[in-house]
Amino acid sequence: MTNAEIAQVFERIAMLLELTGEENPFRIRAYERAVQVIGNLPKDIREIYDHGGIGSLKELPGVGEDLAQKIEELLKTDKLSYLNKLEKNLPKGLLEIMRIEGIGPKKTKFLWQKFNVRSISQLKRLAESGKLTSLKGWGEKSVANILKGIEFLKTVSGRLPIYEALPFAQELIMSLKKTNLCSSIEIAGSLRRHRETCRDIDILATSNTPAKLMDSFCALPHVARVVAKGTTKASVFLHAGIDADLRIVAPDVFGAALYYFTGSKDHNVHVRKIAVRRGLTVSEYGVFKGTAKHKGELIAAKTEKDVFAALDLPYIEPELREDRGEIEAATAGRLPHLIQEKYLRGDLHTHSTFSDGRSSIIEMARAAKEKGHEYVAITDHASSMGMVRGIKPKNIKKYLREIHKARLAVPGIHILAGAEVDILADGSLYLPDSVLAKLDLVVASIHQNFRQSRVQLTKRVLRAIENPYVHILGHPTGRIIGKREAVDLDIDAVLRAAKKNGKVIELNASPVRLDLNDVHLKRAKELGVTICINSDAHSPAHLSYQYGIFQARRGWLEKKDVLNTLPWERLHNWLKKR
DNA sequence: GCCGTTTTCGGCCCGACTGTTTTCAGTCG
Repeated sequence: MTNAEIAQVFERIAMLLELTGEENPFRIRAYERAVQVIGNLPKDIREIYDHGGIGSLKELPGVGEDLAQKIEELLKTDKLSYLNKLEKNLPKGLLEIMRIEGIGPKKTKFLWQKFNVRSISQLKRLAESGKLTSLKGWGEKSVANILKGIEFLKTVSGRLPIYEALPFAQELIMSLKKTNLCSSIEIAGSLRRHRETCRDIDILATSNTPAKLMDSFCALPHVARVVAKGTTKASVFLHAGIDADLRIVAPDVFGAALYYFTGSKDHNVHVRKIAVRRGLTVSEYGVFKGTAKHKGELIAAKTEKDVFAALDLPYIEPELREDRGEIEAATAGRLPHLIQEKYLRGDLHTHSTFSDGRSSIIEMARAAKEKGHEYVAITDHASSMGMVRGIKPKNIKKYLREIHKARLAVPGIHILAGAEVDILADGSLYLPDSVLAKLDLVVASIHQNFRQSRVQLTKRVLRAIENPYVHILGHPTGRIIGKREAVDLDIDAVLRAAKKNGKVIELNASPVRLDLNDVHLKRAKELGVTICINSDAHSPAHLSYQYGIFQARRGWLEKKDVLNTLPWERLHNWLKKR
């Protein structure tokens, strides 16, 4: 059982408890908290358990005696009798019904008990029959919304990757700015935290004419349907297949609102708890003395910096606000100085027409130079897969000659002769050591046999890391966001092996990969493993690092953690030493 | 179900919008 699977079990329990009308809402929250904690855990929970048993499980925040025992049962048996017991009395389809927008546990339970509705299709038939509208509390609109919600569930894939959502959000902001109806306007929510995917676009604005701004927002051509519209908040469904929320606040509370709506939820809850202990109350309207019920004087609201100051905290970058230790770090004055794109001095993973790239080595080198890089490694594929052209033992001399020609043709940038060599099923590399020895830089990556067992895969990657000619492990988990799952790899073991062997782990900045992810990057940093942020560009246009930098910042990385922030001299020395 | 600078009991973050209601429950974030 993986961390994600255990988190899923607890999430199911939380939903089922809501359905059964659990009288203690904090019990449900305890499970939800555990879902977050376990889902964000950089370490394998099984490993924690193997090391220190129940006792070390209980050291996890939000995990006490009961949950520790449940985790133990899951690890030992892959099952949980408590979950089975809960599920026994409730039809499976009820959880699906709860996913419909506007339908929560109370309504789901009511529909089930009163009409024996156990699936979305049954609910659809019932709603269409007209029987619901005659009930107390159920008008025509409620029923129409249920039907709309069902349609929405069918058509929507769920989350949008950041590289699609962010440009789209920026477009919305531009359109709203053009109306001249808002004084300030910013992206908030998970998109401002630069999460790799988002469920909706949150926009925060101030305006002297909020009603007019709301009207303009809901009338934008991007909007397919208005979900909710009030004086301070509106929610619309966009043609792009995602929700967008606009909130309007007074200018003098913009900072408090921006802070609040940037989140994450867990971060906010944590900060509010701390505030309560200090006799303060935090809401989107500011930091106040007193409690929520007996609110006192307003202390701060205008800017985010004011809010942090009022809470006696240094400014915390949006990317860090996930309640993954940033509040403790801020309190202790140990916040990282996050990496920025301008610190990158080169790129150690690019392709050319020698394998599957779309541009020549010379064109790629020129583009990298124009980008301001001091160095670039051309790392064409060396793969056993028939369809991939690329570096073979028999054409290595030709490859090196072409690199040499590029060095003459494009002065002013150091061009490294590299390869992205396949890690074969047994952990050996596609090229023999004698060929690898001729190259300046070797990136080793998995491109086939993704479905091996965790044990096999881990062993395979460790063997590649131990090869003395390998410098960098490329896109370690092989995931393609929204398309291909990450391979089942013991990341902790891989990171420790990298540390031990002085190897570097890649953060592949290709927007569809972002591999390693934020959680694992943070773990790598904790273990002292160096990361390299590479574009994996197959054309000059792909020499882009923005989304990789976002992910790196979410992983707490600083300049010193990243190999390709080194100036050429020092990188050159590092290569020579190896 | 968790947790402790009010520590083994009694708290647990805060507010907006909808649809229906004359004051609120349910849902969402």
